[in-house]
Amino acid sequence: MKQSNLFTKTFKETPRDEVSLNAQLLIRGGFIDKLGAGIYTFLPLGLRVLNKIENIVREEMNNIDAQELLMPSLLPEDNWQATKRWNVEEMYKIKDENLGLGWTHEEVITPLMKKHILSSKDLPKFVYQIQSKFRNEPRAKSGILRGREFLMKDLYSFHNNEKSLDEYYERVKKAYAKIYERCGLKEKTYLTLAGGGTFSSSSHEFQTITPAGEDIIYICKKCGMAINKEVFDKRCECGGKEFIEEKAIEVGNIFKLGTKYSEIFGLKDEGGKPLIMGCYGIGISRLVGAIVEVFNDSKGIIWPETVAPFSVHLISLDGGDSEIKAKSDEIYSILQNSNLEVLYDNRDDKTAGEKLNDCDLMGIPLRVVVSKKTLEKESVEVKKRKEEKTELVKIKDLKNEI
RNA sequence: CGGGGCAUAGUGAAACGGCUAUCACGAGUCCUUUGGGAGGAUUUAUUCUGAGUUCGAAUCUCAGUGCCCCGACCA
Repeated sequence: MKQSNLFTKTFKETPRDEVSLNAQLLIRGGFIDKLGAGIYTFLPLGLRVLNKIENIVREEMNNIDAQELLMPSLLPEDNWQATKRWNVEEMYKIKDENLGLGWTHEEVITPLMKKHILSSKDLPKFVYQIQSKFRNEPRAKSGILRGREFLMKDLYSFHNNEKSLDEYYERVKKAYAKIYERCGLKEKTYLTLAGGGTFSSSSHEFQTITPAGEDIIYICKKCGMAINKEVFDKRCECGGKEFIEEKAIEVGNIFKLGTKYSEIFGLKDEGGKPLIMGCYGIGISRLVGAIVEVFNDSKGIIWPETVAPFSVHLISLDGGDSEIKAKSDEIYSILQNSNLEVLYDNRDDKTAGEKLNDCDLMGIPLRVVVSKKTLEKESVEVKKRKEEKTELVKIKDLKNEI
């Protein structure tokens, strides 16, 4: 994509009302725009990142036999009265209508499955969606880490025995670990024992270590699993008694729901036994923020390759010279023909400093600079965002070297 | 929801109750520039909304709205 066509601009100064690092960098780089507290637009660059993560999540869900569907966000009151969750403060309600906005979907999926799971032969089943959720946070904060509208993947599983649920729960655990690994967060993300909240007796979270996090976790030195402060009693399941305390942000949560919702909605097997359910969530837009919080330096964002909006940032330092421009265009074609996603800074009215600073701010993993200097050696300069060193690569070798 | 703070151009800031609301960056036009945010000329505002005090309000008072932070809360 030619940067001259990109409608968003970068900003030199941070917005006065954003203290949160993820929001500051994402706004300055032109990835997101704030509309209100906890309400953000994903601009073209930000949307590309969001889509990358969404696709990673989708692939891993499909790998554990989950099927994607899309439920409505607009929800009729009845089912929520049934579960006594109509009057919870998280729920946005539409004035003068018996409708609310979705913040979780047990009330939709459970009655839905009743029409399709008619006997044990239909079990187990796993369904998920990727959808905007609405949650009336008493205090939205930390940029896109805690929004009032956010993108979430929610998966629900249905079983007729505990063993089946336990097996699937373990599969989801592995799939989640894979997702964080693919997002570059493996070293910073811990499986964490957590409280069940209002949903079940116990659950697991995936927590990514960052000072921007809202939770405190204790990582067991012996087994490497973590325990959320809420349920921490100074010893680990493995027997370990030494812990490292860290601040962390919850990037995923898995629950064994049991039969609570299947009982309320009468989702039963042929013997009349209520089905056992599990539910599993990942905040996809929150992941974008968590990644920025983990991967940045004083100049800007440093995207992991798997989620970066583009893989190569090509910068033409042509100084208006038409020959250098032509050569840059040529290199743009070469890179594109190598099936790379290239952002091409072909802007005419920017100084070298502006282009290079924008490049660092946007955080695309690989920078390729074309200038008079490099062309004298029939080369381009290649630099990784996360490294300081640069190297010259001959244009004829470019295809193989990148 | 308790406590605290803030609201002035696209962004960031300045302005004692008093002159035409100032500056930087950005953006537009013209010219000169191009390896780390370059220079000159020129253009760029209903001071969040409503009421009040006053000869006079960006500035003081009241109400509202919005935003940020701490806490409580939190699939």
